[in-house]
Order: sequence, then C-alpha cells, then structure tokens
Amino acid sequence: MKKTESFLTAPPQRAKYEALAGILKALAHPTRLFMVDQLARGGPRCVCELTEMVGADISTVSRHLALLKKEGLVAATKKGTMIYYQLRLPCVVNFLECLHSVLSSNIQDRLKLLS
Amino acid sequence: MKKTESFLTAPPQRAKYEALAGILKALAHPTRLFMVDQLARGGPRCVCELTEMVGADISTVSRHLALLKKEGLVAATKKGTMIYYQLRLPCVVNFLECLHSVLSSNIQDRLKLLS
DNA sequence: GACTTTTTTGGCTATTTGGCTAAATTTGCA
DNA sequence: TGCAAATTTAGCCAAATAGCCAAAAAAGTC
Repeated sequence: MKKTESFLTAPPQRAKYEALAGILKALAHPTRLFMVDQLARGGPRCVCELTEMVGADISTVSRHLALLKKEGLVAATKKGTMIYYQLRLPCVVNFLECLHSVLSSNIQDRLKLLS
Repeated sequence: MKKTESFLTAPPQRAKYEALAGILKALAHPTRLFMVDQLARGGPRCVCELTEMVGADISTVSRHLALLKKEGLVAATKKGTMIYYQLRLPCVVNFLECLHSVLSSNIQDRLKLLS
C-alpha cells in the first residue's frame, strides 16, 4: 500500500516552493527590503550610494546586493569602477503595497482589540 | 556638524522596514509558503489536515502556523478540539503570482545564457 | 608599472532558525 | 471525574544567517 504523498516527499513540487521561498528570503531582511524600495523609487544606484543610504559597512551591503542578484531581483551594470544595481521586475512594487496592507491591517486589528 | 542620516540610524523608518520584513520572513519558508498557497486555493484547513499535506511533525506545523498568525497572514478559528486556519488577506495571492514571474524570468534568463 | 577608488571575498563570531521528542494544554464526551 | 484527540509549548541540537575587519580584485589615471 502506497503511503499518502506529502509536500515533503514530492520532490518536484517541493523544489518549486523552495525556489519561491528563496526569492522571498532575499526580500525578507530590513536592509535588503529598504534597498529594493529605494531602487523602486529612485532608479539605479551604485553600491557606494546604497551604502551611504543604509549606513552599514560596505562589505555588508555588497553581500546583501549579491543575494538580491542571485535571486534575480536586481541586475548589476558596470560603469567605470562603480557598479549600479537596478530593480529587475516591476511587480515587486505592487508586492510592497500588499505588504503594507498586511501591516496596516494588523495594526487596525490590534486597535480594535483595545476598544 | 550633523552626520548624514541613514537607514540604520533613523529608528522610525527602520522600524517600518523591520515590520515589513517580518511579514516576508514568515512567508519565506518552503513549508509555510506551501501552506499559504494551499489555504489560498482550498480555503480553511485544520492543523491535522495541513500536517498530513505537509508530511512533517505536527509540532513543527503548529509552530509554522503560529508564526504566520503572529505576522497577520492567517487567522485561526476553533471548532471543537480542532483549529482551522484561513488566509487573512487576499492580496497575498497576487503576491504569489509576482513571485512566480520572478522565478520564470530567472529561468528564461539562464536559458538565454546557453544559446 | 604604481597608485587610487570601488567592490567583492575570506575568515571569524554571535545570533537566529528549524526540526525533533516529550510534556503540557485545551476541548469534548462518557 | 477521567479518558481521548487535537494542538501548543519547552528544551535541545544542528545548520543557516548577518555582521565586521582585513585582504583581494577590478578598473581608471598618472
């Protein structure tokens, strides 16, 4: 008798969700999310500009950007010794809006609990 | 002389991105993403049903659900000894679609590199 | 080639996360 | 009350993540 197929034992389906989760993981960090948001609003920025905006060590910022790039969220372009990063897919912006709506809905619900 | 304000030194802005990243973090795990997707497609499910679908230990599934709930992505309803979880905000579905588009765009780009 | 600027990488430590087992809760029912 | 089923919580360990400093690469200029 065959045991019931589950998410964890179905490799192709599982691989799909692992890939999707990988993309989300790249976004799921305050600094990276901030940078993505900046790129969405202000267009391409070089590492040094982003470093200035973030206020962390440049090596840290570089690592964050490498991860975003690895997951296909940003693309890099060389200009002299500088490297400009830009957002790769526009839908990420709506994404952020939905996120905002989750957040404000959470806050509203918590407000309701008080009254 | 005032030093330039940065993301990391501007508490209110930073707190906002930390909150948003928290929501993303809750989604950024294969099992949790799978469960959210199941809830989006098939409506409310109890912990035991989700446990069956996922194929992990029920305590693990319970923890995942607790995190999703904490971040406001799902809501729980008691029915007898069972607890049904449901998706709280519809926009998360579009969210998943965008994610898919990032993924397929990544794959297409990798294909192009071969030709 | 030597020197400068920008970015990435290696190495290390501290923290967080994810999973399991086992124990505790909660709810329903005899 | 006492037992069974569903769910959550606690405790523990292994693996992944994030940060910094220092060193290496990459590109431009003299």
